[in-house]
Amino acid sequence: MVAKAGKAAKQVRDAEATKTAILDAAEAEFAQYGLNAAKTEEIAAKTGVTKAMIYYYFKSKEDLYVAVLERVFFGRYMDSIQPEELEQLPPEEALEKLIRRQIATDFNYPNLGPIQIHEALQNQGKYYQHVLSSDRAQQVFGIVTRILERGIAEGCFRKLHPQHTIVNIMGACNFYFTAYENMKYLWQGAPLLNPETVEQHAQEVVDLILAGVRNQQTSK
Amino acid sequence: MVAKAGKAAKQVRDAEATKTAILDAAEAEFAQYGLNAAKTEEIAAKTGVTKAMIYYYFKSKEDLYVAVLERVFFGRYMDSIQPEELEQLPPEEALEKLIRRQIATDFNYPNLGPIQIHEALQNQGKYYQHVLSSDRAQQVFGIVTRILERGIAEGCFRKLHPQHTIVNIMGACNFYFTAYENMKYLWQGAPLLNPETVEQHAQEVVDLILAGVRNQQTSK
DNA sequence: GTCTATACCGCGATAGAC
DNA sequence: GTCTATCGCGGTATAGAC
Repeated sequence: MVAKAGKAAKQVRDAEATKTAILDAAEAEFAQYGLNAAKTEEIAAKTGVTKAMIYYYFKSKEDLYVAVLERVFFGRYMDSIQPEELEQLPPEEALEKLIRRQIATDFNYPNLGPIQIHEALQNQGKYYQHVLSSDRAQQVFGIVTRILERGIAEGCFRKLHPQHTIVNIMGACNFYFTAYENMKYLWQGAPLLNPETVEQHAQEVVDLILAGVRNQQTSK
Repeated sequence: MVAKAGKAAKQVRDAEATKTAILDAAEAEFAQYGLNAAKTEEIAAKTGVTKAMIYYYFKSKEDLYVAVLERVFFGRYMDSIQPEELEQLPPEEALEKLIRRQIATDFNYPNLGPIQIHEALQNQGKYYQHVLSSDRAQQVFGIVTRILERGIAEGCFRKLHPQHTIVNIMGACNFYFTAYENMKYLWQGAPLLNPETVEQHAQEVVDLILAGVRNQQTSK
């Protein structure tokens, strides 16, 4: 409600604010429906500005979608994973931190996972390609891969396939959130998406994965 | 091309065949787009019959969707998991079989996972509720839970939370397929969805999960 | 049981006033 | 920079002939 930098409370004609509002609303809409089923009319309604504004700032629904995709990955995801920080840690500690940050990200930015999944299913990653092929994405993927490789080399992790293992870990972290709305009917009222249960989820994944990758042979 | 039971090659007016053809096409369409973005026109085009037929056999897009959901779960999924068979096996063996069957199912019925995920994200499980609340679904979920509980009781599995663990295992199995279309840009041309790589995926998950749940203490 | 034709409207996108 | 009005396509669903 409080406008920034001393301007009037109800800001009219603040380009940056309007653009951000549209991006926020679009992010939520695309997360629920994906590119194809999302409606610009809904986005406008959630934003509070009119539909025409969407086409003023972004020239098409498709362009708006790409803008959301980029902001979600380079902004939200990279910011909260902070992969460089993990590079210096011992492999086990780095892996645990990675898992906890991944789950915290899914919890704090619930739009992230759904947007990525819709993109994969509906568009076969077509609009995500340039993001994931970017130097930055490749670099981050490399850092995570190297955590596992280092662990194997140092003997604390067993011989495993790093890329498969990363995907499987991501799956264990994400599926809880992705499938939650179905799962609630199987768990019958048991868990919520409250911080305590999510923390329990994080702990279960950490225990499962760390035990799963640890090298049990004391002799090598 | 060969018509069943000695009828003419190009069958006109075979109610069952038409209905099945519509369900098959609808399943593929809903798997890619989910309920909201799926188009009955596309389904009709894939089927070869006209749009009007869809509304003759199923009275609305929504009803067709529910029919697909039920067929996918009670038909495809239950048939290929065969949970009762696992109940008699030792826990470790039962868990490995469950994982391998889950992955085989995802591979052989690529529509299954996507349909369930779209349902969770787009409709919050609204149309899936009656399926997952059914006695049959609850029973199966119970069987799988009991595999883990038995393993803990017998001392071959460590103390873990069965429900969380099931979700995390499912995640490790499914995410590979769900996110494949995005992942291919990270793995840069490496793996395909060919049987060999999928078998490798299955082996990696089995190794990861079995090591992850195994009780390491020899003394109790 | 299958088709053609069409009613109806929701939604992406634009024009143009303010 | 924001709004109102509107165009036109495409998608759900139905009527009715064969």
